[in-house]
This record gives sequence, structure tokens and C-alpha cells, in this order.
Amino acid sequence: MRALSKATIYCLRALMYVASKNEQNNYVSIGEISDELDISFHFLTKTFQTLNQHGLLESHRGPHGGIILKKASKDIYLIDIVHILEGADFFDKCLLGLPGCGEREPCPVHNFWKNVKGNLQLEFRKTSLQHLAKAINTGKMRL
Amino acid sequence: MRALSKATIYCLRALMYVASKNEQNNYVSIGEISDELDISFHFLTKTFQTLNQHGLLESHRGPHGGIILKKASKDIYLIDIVHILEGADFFDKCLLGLPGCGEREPCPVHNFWKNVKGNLQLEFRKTSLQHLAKAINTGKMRL
DNA sequence: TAAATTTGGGACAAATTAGTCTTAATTTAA
DNA sequence: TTAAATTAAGACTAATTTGTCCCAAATTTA
Repeated sequence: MRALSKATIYCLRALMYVASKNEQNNYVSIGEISDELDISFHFLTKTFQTLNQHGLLESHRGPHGGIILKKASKDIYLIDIVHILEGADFFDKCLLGLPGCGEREPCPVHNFWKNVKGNLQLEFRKTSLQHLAKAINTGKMRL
Repeated sequence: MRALSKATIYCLRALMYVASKNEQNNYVSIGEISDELDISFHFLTKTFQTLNQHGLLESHRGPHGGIILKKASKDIYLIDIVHILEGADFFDKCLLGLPGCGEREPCPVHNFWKNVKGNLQLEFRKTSLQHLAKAINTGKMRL
């Protein structure tokens, strides 16, 4: 099951990486991220621009340039990134893609899909970049 | 979030439709299914062939031909269809697409994703076509 | 047997997603 | 002020998924 697009996956990993470096006032270059995480540089640059436009991060050109989180990593949640890149309706979609599927006119799998989506959304809503950065730095989790 | 390919979605809806008609020994024509559910006829024909090859259904050409479930609808579970069309590893994939992600070397979101996948898999495993066909026939659920 | 109906199968086209490349603009620092 | 470093932006290519079309093969029925 692939729930997320590559663009979203790359950005999640990238921002976890940035958060795990925990550099308060330094830009992290896209080249470094791309090298460390083995992600296409140009693709990453492009998707970062979207996060940029939505005010999640800030970029700077020239030597020592790069990107930086605009808020503290404890205040950025996975759901923020997902909403920007996949759309605000990411957790609203019918499993069978039926338009108008909902409580009033449910598809045959509406109820259990609603539960599954609810669980996932909750996790994305309560998991911050800081939380994951700690897990990366203290232990055995890898990007 | 789109968890399933169109091919899978179409087949799920199609087989729910067939099951809901509950015709024991009659073939249901692909043309009828395609008309009723507004799915491309040729696309449906093609994906049915895959289910065919895996022994989930049987087809017959000529007048009054069509497809028929090879087992009773109470013995066909959603997971059977998903496994054939999406692959047996459908529920094994890392949310971040990292190869080798698992208990020993988890990615930062491994644990909660494991739970979400587990819930979904359980539902697919215990939900039969008959179960859904009943919901369709008795009530307000639509395809 | 001939005509009508229906699936089989492959080639092809369109749409979407993913990835590459080139050039421009900006910034730093020697 | 010039060179180097770095992101911005858009064109282009590749891969994958989705959808269309045509004709062949099989089956039924008149």
C-alpha cells in the first residue's frame, strides 16, 4: 500500500533530517540533504518550493544558503506537511473513490475505512518533527 | 489518500455487484457491469482476466456469457482480490518506502504505520463479498 | 451453417507522477 | 568586482497508470 506520493515522502524524510540536526540558526543546504538521503536534488528543490510558498520553511541563496524551518520543530506536525503536499482533503476520500460517499450515502466499506483513516490522521496530527528527530538521534531509527 | 489502484477499486465494486445479484448459476456480462457501475468496459475486461488467471472467477464467451464467481461469495474476502491485484506484499510496505524497514531497523514512523496497516488488513481479511452484498441489498449502501 | 453475442488480447493513446537538465537569479566572500 | 556557491524556475524526458480501439476467438441460437 502506498499512501503517500514520492514528493511527500521525500519532504517528510528531509524535514526529519533537518529537525534531527537541530541547528537553530543555520540553513541546511539542499545538496547536503539530497546527498545524505539519496534523493534527487532537483526534485527536492522543486517540492521544497511548495512548502516554501506555504510558509513552512524559508530558503536562502548563495554560499551557506539552504533551507530552514520557519517554526520550532516541536510545532510542526506531520499533518502540516501532508496537507500542503497532498491537499487538505487527504483524509476525506472514499476508499472506492465514489463522489458523495459519506454518512448519509455510505459505500459498502465506508465505516471501516473511516476508522482506519481516523487512526492515521490522529497519528499524523500528534506527531511532531521534534518527536521524530529525538527518536532518530537517540536510537536505532534511520531515515 | 488513495490506497488502492483504479483497477482494484473497479474489481472490488464489480464483484460486490455480482455478489449482490446473487445469481447462482448465471454468468453476468461485463457489459452489464460496466454500464451499471459506469466503468470502462475494456479496462474492466482486462483486469478481470487477471482475476480469471488466479482462479477467482470464471468467464464464458458467447451469448449469455460473462463472468461468474468461482466460489460462494461468503468464501471470497476482500483481501483475496487485493492480494491478486496489488501483490501479496500490499500490507508489508514501509510508509516512507524505505527498503529493509522492519522491527530491527524501523523508520521513524514504522510503529504507528504498522498499527494502521494491521487494522486495515484485519478488516479486509474478515469482510466477505456476501457480507457486503447483504449490506447493499438490504439498505442504503450504494456502489 | 451463418449471424449475433460475448470475452481475449494486443497495440495504442492519454494522463499522471517522477526525475533530469539547463539557465537565471541571488548571495557570500576573497 | 569577480568567482563561487546556492536556490528558482521552467522545459524536457521517462515511467507508470489509466483508458481506448480493433480484431480475433469462442459460443449460442436461428
